[in-house]
Amino acid sequence: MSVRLRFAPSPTGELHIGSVRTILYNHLFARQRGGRLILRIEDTDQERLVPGAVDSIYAGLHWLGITWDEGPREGGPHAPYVQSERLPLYQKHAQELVAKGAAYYCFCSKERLAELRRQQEARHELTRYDRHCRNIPVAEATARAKAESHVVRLKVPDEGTLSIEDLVHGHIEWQVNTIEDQVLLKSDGFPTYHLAVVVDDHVMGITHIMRGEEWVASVPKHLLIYRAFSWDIPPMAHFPSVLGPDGKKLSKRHGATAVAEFRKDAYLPEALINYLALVGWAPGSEEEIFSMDDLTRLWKIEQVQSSPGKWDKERLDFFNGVWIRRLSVDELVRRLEPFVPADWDRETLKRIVPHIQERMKTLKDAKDQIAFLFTDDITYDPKDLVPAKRDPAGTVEALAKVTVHLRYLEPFIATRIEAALKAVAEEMDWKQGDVNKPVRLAITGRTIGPPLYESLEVLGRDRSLQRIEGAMDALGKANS
RNA sequence: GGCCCGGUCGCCUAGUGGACUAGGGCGCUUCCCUUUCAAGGAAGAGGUCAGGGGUUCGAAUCCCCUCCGGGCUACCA
Repeated sequence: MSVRLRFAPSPTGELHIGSVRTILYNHLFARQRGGRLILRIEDTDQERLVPGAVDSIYAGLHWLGITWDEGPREGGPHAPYVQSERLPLYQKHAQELVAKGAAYYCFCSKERLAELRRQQEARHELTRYDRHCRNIPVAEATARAKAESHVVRLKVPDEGTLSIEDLVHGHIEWQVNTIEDQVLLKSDGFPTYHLAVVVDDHVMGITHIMRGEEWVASVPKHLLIYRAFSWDIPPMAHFPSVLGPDGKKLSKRHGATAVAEFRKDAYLPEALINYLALVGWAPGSEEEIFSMDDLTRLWKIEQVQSSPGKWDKERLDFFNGVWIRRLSVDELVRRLEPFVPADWDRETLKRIVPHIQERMKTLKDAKDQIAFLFTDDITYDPKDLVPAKRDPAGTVEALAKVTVHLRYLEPFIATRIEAALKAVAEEMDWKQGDVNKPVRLAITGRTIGPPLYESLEVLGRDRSLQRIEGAMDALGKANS
């Protein structure tokens, strides 16, 4: 039988980078076994819904190259894939649980619950539901439930132990008496997470449950529900969290956390996937540059770490650089599109890109490095034209020689330009760097940038000469 | 507080009783290359494997205790 996995985000905001890692692992597991992947929207908390969240989940996942087979917009044999559209299913199952004696109606008001909690806290007791409604006779409770506001609660047995063999953590065990009579169906008729996951995972034929570690604590409640329905319990894997650099929950304080932000910040999806896969998993070999296909082939759930990892932006940046360098020039130009002004000439862009490819950490870095080709507004302090231990007059002389050599150079290409500037250095008896420094500043307005000779070539003879002469003027004035 | 999960260089990690004088990558330092910056190459610093007890001829690897960190403890997911 082929595997069926699901990822089940809540539409409560932007897609978090930590959830992406979980989704990635689900994806890899399903894909490497030729299984099916299901996207299910868990929107059972009506108060936390954020408009547009589903759109951003779709956008983020598509951008990352994560694919799935069944979902709200794709449809599938178990539609609908949005929990708020499946309410009758959960209500029916809640009633069944009551009928089986595995759950009960509870009529306690929120006020009573709050007061109960307050008293328990005052007495330093465990704060949990006191089972006040647990022993109302079923007939009476059923009758009241028709007219009164109520919830359905799980009837947790008094004793016993529950356990799973987690795919990443191994054996985990709980004493049943540490578990609360959890609400399963809320008074608004919506299920809580606990009821909804169990019902949907079963009904949708999910064969492996893989989710974040924050869910382990609720596993025993789920186990009780499975047991009450006599359903098979799928194997589970709980992936460790991705924490902030300080060991706390990864949040906005630590920088970007939403997939959309990384896209906006000019990261490559390949890099993000590669980096993320390696937080919590390692292949055991010394390779670490992996595409989605590589990962699908190599990733093994047995190798997933059980300890949490920390977010390391420096390392992400490194992977981003690696993936930028792997792109073809044409592809790089395409990826640069959103990060470069629309009116910049694409032919020029294409000519300079090979020379900045290995100088970028993110796609955003390109713009500043090559702006000099697309504007004639170059500014700098003329004093900076003069190399260390040289003087303004000498610098003017050197620049003059440069203009002489470049004026009739044919063809005006990098190799010839290089020879010309070398000749100048020789004539001046200067280090090459001393000749190149003022030229670079003159034509780019910056002290660092793409290789000089190629920069001059792409800039073209006329604009190059103009700028160098401009520099000579500026120096002359500053000097007189 | 209770219940769970975890703890190998600053960070990601390899390691599953002997090849470990604990390996790789990021970051850092130095050097080489060199027209700047990168990229690339080379070298280096950095770890009492959280601490303490065991078990064993032998432990990062198995057991116990302690400490530290994280998650959960809602009519949130």
